[in-house]
Amino acid sequence: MDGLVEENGTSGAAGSSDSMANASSSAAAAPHVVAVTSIVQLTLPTQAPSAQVQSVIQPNQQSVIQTASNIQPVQLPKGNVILVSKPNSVIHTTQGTLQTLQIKPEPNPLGGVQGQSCSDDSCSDDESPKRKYREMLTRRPSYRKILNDLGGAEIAENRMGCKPGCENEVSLSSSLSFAPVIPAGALQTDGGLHTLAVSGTAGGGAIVQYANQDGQFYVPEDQTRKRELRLLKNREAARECRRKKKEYIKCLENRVAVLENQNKALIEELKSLKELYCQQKTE
DNA sequence: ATGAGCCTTCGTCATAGATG
DNA sequence: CATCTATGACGAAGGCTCAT
Repeated sequence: MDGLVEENGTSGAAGSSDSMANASSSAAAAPHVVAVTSIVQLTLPTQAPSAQVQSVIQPNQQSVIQTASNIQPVQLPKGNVILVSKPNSVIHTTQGTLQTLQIKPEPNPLGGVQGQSCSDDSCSDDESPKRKYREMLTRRPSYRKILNDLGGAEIAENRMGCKPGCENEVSLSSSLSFAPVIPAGALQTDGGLHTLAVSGTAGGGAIVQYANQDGQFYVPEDQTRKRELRLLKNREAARECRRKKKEYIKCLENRVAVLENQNKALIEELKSLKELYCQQKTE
């Protein structure tokens, strides 16, 4: 869904119809794409900064026919381009009368289209490019949140709920407290022992290495156990996160399929209504 | 057979955001 | 505010395909 959205008859358009707009707005960190599966009529004002977008498919409505009162203004994010080739017809079929609509994202600083742009103050500084790039990436909403917005929360919750056999993992997470974070390289005395190094670790803990009087390094057993637990938990979390991501993508794909079918049906309905109208007119 | 290129999966790290 | 959780990024490993 990142990058270019192009409407060509079966899917894609700019944000107006609410159903998919929900999905896209919940991924709102990305300023680039509002992907909506429907046909739109765009009326581009000559001077106004916003475009009028009317969708043929409206949420919770049975009829194809919409009145002009449904027109709603849509603000276009800075830097996006909309190309409209045939702005005047309400009726669009797959025989070439569909409008072309493209939204072009701003390029990602490392080359590809990432869909996430660089905020003003995150691009400054003289840090490493890798670090700067990381900072430029804005965090997207969690899949749980997105699924909630999409109304698929029940599925997510059911899957996320504790299944038989997962109790161990849950109990692992309880009552773990990590050693306080000490600045890397700090030298502390601890009886006859010297802290030689402190390295930061995922989750905010710290691994402290000690040396005994022979100069041999060792890590206290407690620390290694805590680290192992932390890694185990994070491993599980990463698996779960990937599972949710797949589920989310599947959910979006299903949605696309449903909307495409709906779109087809509506086009058919429109066609037959048109024919009926022409028939009555000639009689 | 094999080396290159691509893709997928997994573990880990860093960190934003949530929680108590 | 300290701690925990969720998730993006990254690199390694393994599998697959294709040209040689």
